[in-house]
Amino acid sequence: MDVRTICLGILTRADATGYEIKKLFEDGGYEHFVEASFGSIYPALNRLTEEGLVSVREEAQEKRPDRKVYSITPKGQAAFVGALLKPLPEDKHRSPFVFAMLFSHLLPQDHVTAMLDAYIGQVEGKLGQLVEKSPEPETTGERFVAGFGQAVYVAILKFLRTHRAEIENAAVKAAAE
Amino acid sequence: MDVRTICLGILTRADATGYEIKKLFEDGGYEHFVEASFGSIYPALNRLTEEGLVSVREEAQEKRPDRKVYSITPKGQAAFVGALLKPLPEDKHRSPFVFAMLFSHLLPQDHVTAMLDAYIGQVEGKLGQLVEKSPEPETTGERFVAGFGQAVYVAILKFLRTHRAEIENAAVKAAAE
DNA sequence: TCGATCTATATCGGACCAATATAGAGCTTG
DNA sequence: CAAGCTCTATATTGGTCCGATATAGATCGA
Repeated sequence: MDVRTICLGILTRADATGYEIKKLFEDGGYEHFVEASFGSIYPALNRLTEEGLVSVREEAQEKRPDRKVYSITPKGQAAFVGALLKPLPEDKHRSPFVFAMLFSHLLPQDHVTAMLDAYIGQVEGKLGQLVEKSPEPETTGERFVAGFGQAVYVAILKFLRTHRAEIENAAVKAAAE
Repeated sequence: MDVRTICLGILTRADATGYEIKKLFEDGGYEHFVEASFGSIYPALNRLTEEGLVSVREEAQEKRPDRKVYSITPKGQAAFVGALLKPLPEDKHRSPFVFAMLFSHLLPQDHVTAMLDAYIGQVEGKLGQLVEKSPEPETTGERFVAGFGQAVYVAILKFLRTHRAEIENAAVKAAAE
């Protein structure tokens, strides 16, 4: 799922500047399952404009850099739907934390404990973000995605709370440090 | 978590060639939470060798390309543990499927159904791989990681089975196509 | 008033992936 | 038994993408 397709998707919801798209990636209900940086968003929007999949209107602001507000065109709509109709790339769940747990026997026990606490805190934070932030009348899709995320985070927390002792005991006892 | 660190981790378990490391990424219990391609593994191993973190022995084989078997050095061990003691990068769960579900209202209903079926099949496959493939006497870490993966996959399947109707009903009815 | 934070665009180096090239061994299947 | 596929094994390349950085005025709190 490349950045261009993701930008198109976001623009089906509402017009936006590159900056606003980036904010949606961080804090707009999109943050859990997709991501992109400025370094790919701006070039993507330029190319989409060249290809006629989006249009720009430049809003010159007083004493501010111009806002370039992007809108999706009918051609862009069609291209986006076309992309969703093709087989999608598989999920990628990349977790440095989980990988590190494979090597807990090389680490001092308090550090493994600290890693677990930090990770659990992180997941709790993301879960909280999902649970609390639903004042807006969401679409079915948004509700579904939020539910999906919650299910995953809850399962992770449950697993960690019931199994953390095992991995902590496998770590290097304090004496070794 | 860069490819060099991950390669070091794998080499703490056993000596391996670049090819074998790649296989472990695909099918060795590492596949669910880390990944790397040949295009990054080979350069990574070269650089690790230059830096003295791994060593190579070239096993010339009859009528076969040389096997370059890599071993981690004490310096490499220390570097690896050092990397695990620093704050780890956060998890990234990138899911084109979940993103697509945000746009189910733009898609024909049978296609949404097909996407759900395909995705569920994928997750079932990964879960099966985790459940079945544990004949070897695993380490605590391996058991923990496998359990973690199972917990996530089970939660996803449960959520999809209980909530798929909602998103299917939001899709474009057959008439529209 | 000083610094931090926010809006807003943009670029660059480097990391990384997907595809491809090479090449012989072994296995399958018609 | 030959053709084709898969497996072992290394390596490179084009292109995508991230992370950091630059710029610059506005706003806001200490």
